[in-house]
Amino acid sequence: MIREEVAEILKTILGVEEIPFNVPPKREMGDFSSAICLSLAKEKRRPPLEFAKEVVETLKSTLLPYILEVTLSPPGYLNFKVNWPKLTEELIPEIFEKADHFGQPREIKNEKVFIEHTSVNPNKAMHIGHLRNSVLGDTVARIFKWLGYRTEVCNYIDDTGVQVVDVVTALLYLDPPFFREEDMDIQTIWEKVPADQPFDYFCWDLYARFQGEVEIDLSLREKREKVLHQIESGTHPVAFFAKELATRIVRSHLDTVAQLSIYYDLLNWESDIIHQGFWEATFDLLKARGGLRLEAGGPNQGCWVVPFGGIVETSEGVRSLDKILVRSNGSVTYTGKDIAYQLWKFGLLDKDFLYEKWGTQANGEDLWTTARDGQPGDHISKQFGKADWVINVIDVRQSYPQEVVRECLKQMGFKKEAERSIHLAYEVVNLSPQAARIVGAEEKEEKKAVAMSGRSGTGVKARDFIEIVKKKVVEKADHALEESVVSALACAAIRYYLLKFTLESQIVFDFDEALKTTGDTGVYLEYAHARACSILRKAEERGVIFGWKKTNLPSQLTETERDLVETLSRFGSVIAKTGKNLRISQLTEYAFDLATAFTNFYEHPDPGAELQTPFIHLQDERLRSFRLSLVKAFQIVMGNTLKLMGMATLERI
RNA sequence: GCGCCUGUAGCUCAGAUGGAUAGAGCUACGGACUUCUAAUCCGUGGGUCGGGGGUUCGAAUCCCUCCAGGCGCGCCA
Repeated sequence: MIREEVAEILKTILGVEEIPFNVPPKREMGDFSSAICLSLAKEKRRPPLEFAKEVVETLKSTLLPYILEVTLSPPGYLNFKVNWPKLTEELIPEIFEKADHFGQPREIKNEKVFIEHTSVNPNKAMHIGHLRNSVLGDTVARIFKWLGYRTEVCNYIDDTGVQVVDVVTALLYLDPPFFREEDMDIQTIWEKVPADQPFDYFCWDLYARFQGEVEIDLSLREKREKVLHQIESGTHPVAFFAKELATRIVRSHLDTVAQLSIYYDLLNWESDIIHQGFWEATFDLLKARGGLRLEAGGPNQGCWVVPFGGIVETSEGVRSLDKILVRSNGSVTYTGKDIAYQLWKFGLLDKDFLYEKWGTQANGEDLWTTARDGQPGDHISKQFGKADWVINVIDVRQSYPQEVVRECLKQMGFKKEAERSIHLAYEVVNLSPQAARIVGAEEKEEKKAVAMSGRSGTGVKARDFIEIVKKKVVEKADHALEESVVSALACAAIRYYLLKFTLESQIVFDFDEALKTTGDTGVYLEYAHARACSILRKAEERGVIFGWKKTNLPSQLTETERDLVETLSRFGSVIAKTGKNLRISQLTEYAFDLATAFTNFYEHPDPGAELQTPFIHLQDERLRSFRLSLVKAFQIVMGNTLKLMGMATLERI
């Protein structure tokens, strides 16, 4: 808030786009500083010190809000001293007044951001790697909503992919009674499913087992091939069976992520993309708008391709870099379908899904789903798709296919949409050797990290992890906790753990690391918030009334008061910045800074003094009132920060 | 072969657009609860920012090169 305003003034004085700020090595020098004159001096061919002197003179004649003094230190840094009491005088009432909306941009953006996340194959239980995706996507959605965008959160369900086919085949043909097409009621197959185990867990094992069996048993491969076609037909009983299976798994996925306060607006089913003829429309569009070519010869003879790099010769022979969208047998590739889907997201396709309500979620919001016999888009209260921005949350391994989709959009002439197609790429979650051992993965060679794999059944299942964290939370508490508090703390711990890494950092999942409840963790944040709530509650119980009064403001703030005020003032710009660069870990970093600033203020409101007096016991009524106001302000801003990260705002722990 | 990412304290990680003396948390050791919540706080210890070159007033950050690790590049999805 202060820096932005100073930046604006400097921009007009210096005529530059960006003003970088940093913190001086010593506080006495200033509260923040800028080296802008140093970098500009070179351009202007002037001695930096002399140039900076001029700038300081100009600044002195300008009215700077909240700035007490501008000084100069060699070789040309501008140092700014903030008038903290003046800033506090403006900031605290603003926080009180705006409360939940403090820091939010005033204007409502008339743009819609479409965020797709989770998108787990509906054939087995989720694992912790999937949770990283969901938590990131959910947090991004919360940030954009906060920033005033319309958002639509969508979970893509690939119900026709090979993964579902495998589990369906396994269920039909691995154990007796086997499926007999002619005379069998499909219900007998469902009766094979054990009742004493969650269905997604059952499928987790079944899928892994099938991978092993299909390697040896050739007849299983034929059966799988048959099942694939039956599912693709859309009308065969097996197709309905597959849809039912996927639906049951999706339900368990939704239940799982709901434990981390993750909800959606829409479920998009791959089968509906196919049935609604999205690809055919896209194919026509591609042909009409160019970029697509039918290969008459070469390695890709008979295929429709998007020219990407032509033919190259490598050590392994001749290869084509062009992207095949339609195979020589006429079938469409995954990328082709993905392009169609991306076009729909932007409303560029003359096709739409049919929709129906799926149900009401625990957050009170309706969840919709695409459906084969649903309502047309213009008959329902919601409008899906037609976004201005599309954010696909997918792990980094999909970077190339995502780049292809973007490139194809560009080649079709949808340049703006291509630019607004954002792939939020994050690194995968692997298991530490210790974690791998615990989940029973057999590794021949000793590796630093073990990849999770649905195929081999290696992974920490999401719900197992949540339960383990809950147990740990209960264990660590020195008093009995309510069930809702346990859940909220587990949610905060897990979300924080998955958010605090930078996107390009691989998480090597380790139980000891992930189960921490002290220090830089979600529990610490919740604790700080609850502590603030307790102070305010206790103050009220004791009849200590306080309110914001300008006259209560001390002429000078203590160090910890000042740090807290400074951190509070940064809130709005941190969120704006995070929305801009999508470096989500900046949000967790800020949350930790804020909680730490408060805790320091709480522990040492008078740094250096022999005795620290609890706020509510202060004799000086004005100081007491002022400090309690700071607690209140913290409680509001910390609450906002927690909500943005999808964490509860616990009032007591 | 081509491309992308990573390498920072014993461990796990922050350090966006180059800035002044590189920061947290965990671990270890030593302290602080009759108190507004000790899941906290204070102190001590801990670093050739993978190696080497370069760019410049200034490099963990930019360029080159080498080393180590991960990932991607299919008429798979």
